[in-house]
This record gives sequence, structure tokens and C-alpha cells, in this order.
Amino acid sequence: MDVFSAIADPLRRELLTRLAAGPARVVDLAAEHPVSRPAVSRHLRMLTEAGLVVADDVGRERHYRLLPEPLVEVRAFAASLERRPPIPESALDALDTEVRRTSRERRLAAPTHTEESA
Amino acid sequence: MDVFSAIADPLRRELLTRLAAGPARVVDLAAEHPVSRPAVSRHLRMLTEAGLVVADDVGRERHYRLLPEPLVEVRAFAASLERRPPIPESALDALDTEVRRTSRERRLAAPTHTEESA
DNA sequence: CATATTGGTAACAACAGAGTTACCTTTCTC
DNA sequence: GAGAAAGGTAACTCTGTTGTTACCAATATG
Repeated sequence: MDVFSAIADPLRRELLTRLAAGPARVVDLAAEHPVSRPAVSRHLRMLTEAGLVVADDVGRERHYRLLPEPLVEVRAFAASLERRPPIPESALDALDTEVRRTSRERRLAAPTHTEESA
Repeated sequence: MDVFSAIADPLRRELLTRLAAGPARVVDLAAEHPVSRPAVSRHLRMLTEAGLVVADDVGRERHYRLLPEPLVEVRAFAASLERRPPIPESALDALDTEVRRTSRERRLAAPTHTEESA
């Protein structure tokens, strides 16, 4: 389970937010959210696989704790798309022209459309 | 389609990254990625629903363009979990104690476990 | 030691997501 | 105007995810 899929589920995001306030057990999380205990257990397993959560065994209890490191990948992705200045009209025009030129060349030159790399 | 689900798919992330380099058409994106054109078309519809992409109609062509605004929600979520100082051992102990105390109180006081709010 | 509590997992049903091919409409181009 | 190009959608299949209940193992507790 990758980080992006891990945080795609709303309940898992709630669980992470809850764990940000401090460790908790499966029964606690299940009591605080409208899902069964096995459901919480499996969500926690996924979060563990994503490296977002770790469990400290304390006797028969298991204290789940947030591990925010993997979120840097998410932030990096978002940042890479966000930090991009608003494209001026002139640049848009240029890109538009580029698209048209490229497509014409492709139509004239390429017999197959399954070239291996882009 | 919410933003978190939108960026959960690897291909959609690639499409967004590609669109960050400039607008593109469906045929272009389909040629650059190992999926059929209808698949790309539907991914773009989802990205549009998420507000991550917008289409400029140019004749029979449709130029898709990145719209990074919705990503602030993603960054905000990640940041809210990340900006949390490493928890010192003492605090962990305190929280641990808290969990134990709360669970004991709950066991002693609560007859049913299906109270409506937490 | 008997019992309750915690929690993981299996088995199942229901649903959503992602891919494909086939088909249709719209718009260029000759 | 005929044909090619672009693109959206429908229909279908497949797979993964999410939820549930039932069951089992391990550990506290009286």
C-alpha cells in the first residue's frame, strides 16, 4: 500500500488525524468512529504497510502511533505541481502552437503510434 | 471525486506531472502512456471533477491544462500531521498512562459500547 | 483457574475503479 | 462533400477495497 492510496480513504485520514493527537488502541479508534473493530484493524494494517503508523505492544494491548515521515512524498508531489507560476497568455499561445506543430509532424512522419519512449 | 482519491492513482499522478509541463490533448497523453485513449479520457474527467484540470476547447481539439489549486488541501493535511515535534519519551509515557486510565474508566463506567458521540 | 478484554484473521457480500473494444458526434482537410 | 482525426461515452470484464460477522489466540483480572 503506497502513501497516496493510504490517505485516499477518508476514514484512514481521520484515523491519522486522531493518532496525531496521541497513540490509541484499536478498540478506542473503533469506538470513536462508525466502523467495526476488524475494519479499523485492517485500516491500521494498511497504514502500517504504508509506513504511516507503528504499533507498540504493551501486554495484550497494542498502542498505535503516527509516523509522519512518508508524507514528505505527498508534500513533494503536491509542491512540484503547485510551485509553478501562473502561465502568461503569451506562453499559453506558444504552447498551443507547439502542440499543433507537434501533432502535424506526428501525423506526417509517424506510421505507427506505439513508439516505446516519450 | 475528491482530490485525495484523484491523486491516488499512479497514472493520474503521471498525467498531472505531464500537464505541469504544459497543456496537452487526450491523444498526446494516450500516446505517452501505456493506456488506451478512452482510459485517459476518463482519468481526465475525474481530474476535472476534482478541479485539478481544465479543458480549453480549440476547434475539434481539447487542450487540457493543470489547475493546482485543490492540492493545497493535500498539503494542508500532510502538513498538519507532519508539523508535530518528535514526541519525547516522557510524553509517550504520560500518554500511555492516559490510555490505560481512560480504558479502565470506560470499562468501569460504560455498560454499552455504542454511545453516539466520542 | 474461569472469565473478560484485546485484537488479529478468515470468509463472505457489495461496490467502486480501471482497463478494454465498439460506436457515435464534431470538426478539420483535401 | 468524403474521409480522416479528435474525443466522449456505453457496455462489459476484472480486480481490489470496504464493510460485516464469526472465530481464534493471547493476556489480564477477580
